[in-house]
Amino acid sequence: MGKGRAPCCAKVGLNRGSWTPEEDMRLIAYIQKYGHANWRALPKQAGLLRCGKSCRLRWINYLRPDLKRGNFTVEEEETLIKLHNMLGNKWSKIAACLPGRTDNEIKNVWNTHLKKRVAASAGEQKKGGAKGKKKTTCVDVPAPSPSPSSSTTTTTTTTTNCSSGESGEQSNTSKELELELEKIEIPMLDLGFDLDMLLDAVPDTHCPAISSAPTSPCSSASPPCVVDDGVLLDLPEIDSVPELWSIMDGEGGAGACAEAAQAPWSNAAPCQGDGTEASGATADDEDGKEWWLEDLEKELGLWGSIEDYDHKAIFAI
DNA sequence: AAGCACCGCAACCGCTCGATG
DNA sequence: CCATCGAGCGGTTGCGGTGCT
Repeated sequence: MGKGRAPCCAKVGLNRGSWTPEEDMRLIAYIQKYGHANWRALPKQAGLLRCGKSCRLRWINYLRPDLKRGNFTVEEEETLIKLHNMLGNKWSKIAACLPGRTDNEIKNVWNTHLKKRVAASAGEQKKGGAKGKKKTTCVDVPAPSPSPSSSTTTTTTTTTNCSSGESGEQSNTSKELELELEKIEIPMLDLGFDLDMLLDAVPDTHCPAISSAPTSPCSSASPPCVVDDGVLLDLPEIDSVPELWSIMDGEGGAGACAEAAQAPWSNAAPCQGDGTEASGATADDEDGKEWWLEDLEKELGLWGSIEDYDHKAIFAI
């Protein structure tokens, strides 16, 4: 329990705050090639002045190729509400049931939109009494019926306490909840998953779409989650452009010259003679843009320029 | 047009859990 | 069995964008 936990971002000299396109590129490229078996070592090896934790978060919440971006659909929102009713603030569990969504995203959506909506809806129900089944609220819980729209409640123990607060805290212990979940089925939308996923390992077949699923084989596999449908391989066709890897290899350790020797590509000569760390940049051109990024842009042809880049576009291709 | 307030999202922080030696 | 370490999770914060006065 936190024993001997080494300081993470507290280390001096590490970048914090928003990620730059260059950092994103570096992280994507590195993970594509080497995977992310060891987050702690990753930034050093990738030449990123970030802590591993930060890299992991960035990848999971923003850079993963299987992420869905954009607004939640009505179906997703309803599923989220239902799952939150049952699981409380178990964002990672909920995320496991919403392919392409991350726990962080779900958490934000809940806190900024759905929480209010559900609270308002619950209030209306208190006032107006019986209402249509349209809005699922804390007091109107999905029924454990094979029929998605029917709603005979047998899940009272897990669903009656929401009025105490939208925090989602459940009175049940996790074990009780587990037992409950064994007995019931959520009237799932057509998302192709089973309730068991909430508590058990995420099936391999869902691997590419599962966000940060802790038990997923993807979560720490290296190389990362090369799956049958090749979702991940849709990523920047970096793999198909071997030169790019040599580009990356060539700059390897940039920004961490002192550590370059430890990098997998330590045979490269990333550091400029002046010994300046160049803040992760080696041979910047007149624009201050790293040469390898320019090459990457050319090879990928994904962005007009790295400054304009929108990571979403990477994966939309 | 400028200033202010609010909102949403990305990122950080600290704790817990699970694996390993 | 215990100590240590790394990863993951959930809560919180800060910043940028947008709408309102």
